[in-house]
Order: sequence, then C-alpha cells, then structure tokens
Amino acid sequence: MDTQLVFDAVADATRRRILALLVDQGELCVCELTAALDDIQPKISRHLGVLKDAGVVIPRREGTWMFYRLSPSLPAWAAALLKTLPDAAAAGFKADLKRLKVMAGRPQRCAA
Amino acid sequence: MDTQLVFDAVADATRRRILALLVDQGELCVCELTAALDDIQPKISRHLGVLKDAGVVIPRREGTWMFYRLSPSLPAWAAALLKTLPDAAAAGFKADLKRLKVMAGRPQRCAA
DNA sequence: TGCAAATATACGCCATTTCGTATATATGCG
DNA sequence: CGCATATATACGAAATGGCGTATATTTGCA
Repeated sequence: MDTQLVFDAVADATRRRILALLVDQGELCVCELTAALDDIQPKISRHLGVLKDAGVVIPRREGTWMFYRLSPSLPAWAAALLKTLPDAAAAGFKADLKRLKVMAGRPQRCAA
Repeated sequence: MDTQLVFDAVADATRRRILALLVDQGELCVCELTAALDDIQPKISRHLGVLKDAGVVIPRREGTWMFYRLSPSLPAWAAALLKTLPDAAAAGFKADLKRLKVMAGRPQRCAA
C-alpha cells in the first residue's frame, strides 16, 4: 500500500465523490457513478482507473458492467480516512446520492 | 472550512510529515520542524503557510519563534483525517520524531 | 540605531495532473 | 459474423504545484 497514492487518490474532488458513494453504497458500476455524479463516462472511468491503481478500489466484471467497491485489504488508517469522505463532501454527497436513487435502469446484480 | 483545501493540504508528503508531528507533539516551531524533517527552512515555512491558509493549523508568536499547532476548531471529519497521519507515515514518522528528540537547542516555551 | 536570529515571501523553472474529444476494447446476442 | 451496450484508453492543451535560491520582514537586544 503506497501512502502517496492513497492521498493522491483523495486529493481530487471527483474521486472523493466516487469514494463517498462507494463507502455508503458498497458497490456501484461505472454507469451508476456516471449518473450519480452527472458527468461524462470517460472521466469517471479515468478516475476509477486511478483509484484501482492506487489499490483503493477493486473491480468486478458482470457481463458488460464493471462494478467497483472499496478494497477489502486496506490498512486501518486508510479505511478510517475513506470513512470521513461522506461527511467531508456533505451537501455534494447528498445530491450525488439523490441522483443515484432516481437513476433509470440501474443494473441488476447477480452476485453481491 | 474549505474541503478541497484540507485535502490539498494532506496531498503533499512534506505537509503530512509536518502534520503527523503536530498531531503527536501538539505544538512545534519552524526551527523544530526544520530539524525534524531535515530540510531547508524556506520550504518548511512555505508548507506551513499552505496549512495555515487551509485553516488546518494556527500560528502563535513567541519572540522570534513561530509556533504552530492544529486548529482547535476543525470539523470532526477533518480531525479524524489528521489523526490517521502518524500511522499513514509509519516509518518516516518515527525517523522524523527521533530527529526532533535529538535536536540541539530546542526553544523553551513560555506558555502552552 | 545597528546587528543577529528566526521566519516569511518572491521569482523562474520544471514536472505533474486534469480535461474534453475521439477512438479502442470487451461482452452479449441474434 | 455483425451490431449494440458498457467501459477503457490515447492524445494534446491548459492549469496547477513544488522546488531551490535569493531576499524581505520581524523581533530582541546592545
């Protein structure tokens, strides 16, 4: 676990919004995050790539969907840091969560 | 409290080393931090300026010394974030702390 | 006032990062 | 195979941020 990569990961506002949603929701796919953040898909994918390379999230493929969730093997300090993100984002987080909830055609999960 | 400024503050390794020491030691002056990090004074001052502008630390003058400590009015999420820093820095933090302890001529505090 | 110590700031320079757009890859299905 | 959906990557441009060096500021004291 590279410390600098983790802090680089949370230095960007878009990545913090993604992580706050993953902390709260457990697992989300790219299209759900794209809808929740109301942003373009390549941007979301690029930031998810950064998070994956940092070891903060791990991907899971299900058909054409790619689901992302927090890595289960984070050191305690990193897990504690990520848990602060929904509070840190505050108002923005609630808006993102609301857009996620009203998103049309959310993918069905086969497995958890 | 500007969220982005706080995360920018901890994005830099030098600032994390400074903050880890302040979390652990409570209050330190520029010359102590310069010795502990084994770095040049303008660099330490510049980073302390960033931390001050972000509202993460507050300065206190005592003669020619400037002492810095964590802001007492941090939101809970920010305080929780900062508390992870000594663990996040790990080995580097211990080395910094050791250099602080063996520093010659540490300033005497008049007041806490 | 004049000097010394401690700290802060100014100035280019260089490296990194993010962005939008366009395109490539991968999977499922008929 | 061929098409559609979902996701990932490549590219150049623009902005940002840290660095070292030099210098300015502040304070204490003779």
